[in-house]
Amino acid sequence: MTATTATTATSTTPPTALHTPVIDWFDKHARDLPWRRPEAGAWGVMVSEFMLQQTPVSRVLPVYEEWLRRWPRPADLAAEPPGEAVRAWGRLGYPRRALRLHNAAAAIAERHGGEVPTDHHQLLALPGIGEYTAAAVASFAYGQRHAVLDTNVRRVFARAVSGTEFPPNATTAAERKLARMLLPEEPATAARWAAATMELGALLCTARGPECAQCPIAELCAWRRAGSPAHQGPVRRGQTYAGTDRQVRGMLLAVLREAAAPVERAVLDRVWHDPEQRNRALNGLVGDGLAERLPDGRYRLPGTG
DNA sequence: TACGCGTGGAT
DNA sequence: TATCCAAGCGT
Repeated sequence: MTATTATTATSTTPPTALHTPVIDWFDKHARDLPWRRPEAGAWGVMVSEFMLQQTPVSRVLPVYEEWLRRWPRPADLAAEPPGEAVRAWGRLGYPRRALRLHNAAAAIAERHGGEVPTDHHQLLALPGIGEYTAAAVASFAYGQRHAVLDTNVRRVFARAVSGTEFPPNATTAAERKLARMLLPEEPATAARWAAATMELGALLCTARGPECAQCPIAELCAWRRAGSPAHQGPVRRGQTYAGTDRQVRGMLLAVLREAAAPVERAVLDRVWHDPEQRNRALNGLVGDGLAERLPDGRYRLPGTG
């Protein structure tokens, strides 16, 4: 619990000065995404938020459309075996999200009368919903006033307000405090602000190659005013992927996803040469509930026929 | 707090 | 080709 002096860095700029230019820009340039349309409803917003956790919009779009057509309400998804959710997840990555979304749908069907809860605390209690997603659903689906801090917003605030090229590796108390201070008073405006700052980070204020020439707050941006100094501090360690358990898990699950019937162990054994790592990956999938071992020794997605 | 967890497009 | 990056969560 160190001193959290939220450096506003806006000694010359009141916090509200950013609202109008950012929201006006959003009114003009917001993408027409299906989960932003009124007919998406809270369930559509929630499904999109799960899929967008660490996965780009372009890859989410077709899978989202298929999910909402197939499972238009939480109870529709809950009525299916979890393996169907994993299969329909396709190649979005991080398939545990599919399992958590299925579990969340079951909880909504049982505990919330089939309706996505409006209460932030109840949202947070659902599997797969953390600080960001709870705030996002409450804000985007229900127009509530919450600080929505995703990687885009954090980067926008780091640059525009704090004057650094990138935010810290992990979300800090100072960032949360700053986000709350910047939040417009009116709930509807706050929700608009949340979506607008995310969109600004996604379209212009990107990690690499920000397009400051088109930015509605370039004149106010603390990072630009400081001369766009290069990032200082520890390099963010890149995640190597080749040869990891994650890669092996992905290859195993791809076989199960595409199989119409339970798969022989010998077939799974062909996806990776090292038996130790292969076994560890397969047992990990079973332990996570992403795969199921039948009494005859074959494997399948959980609960699928 | 740091780490494990998929996948594929962009640079 | 290798690295970076993408609307995080749970432990």
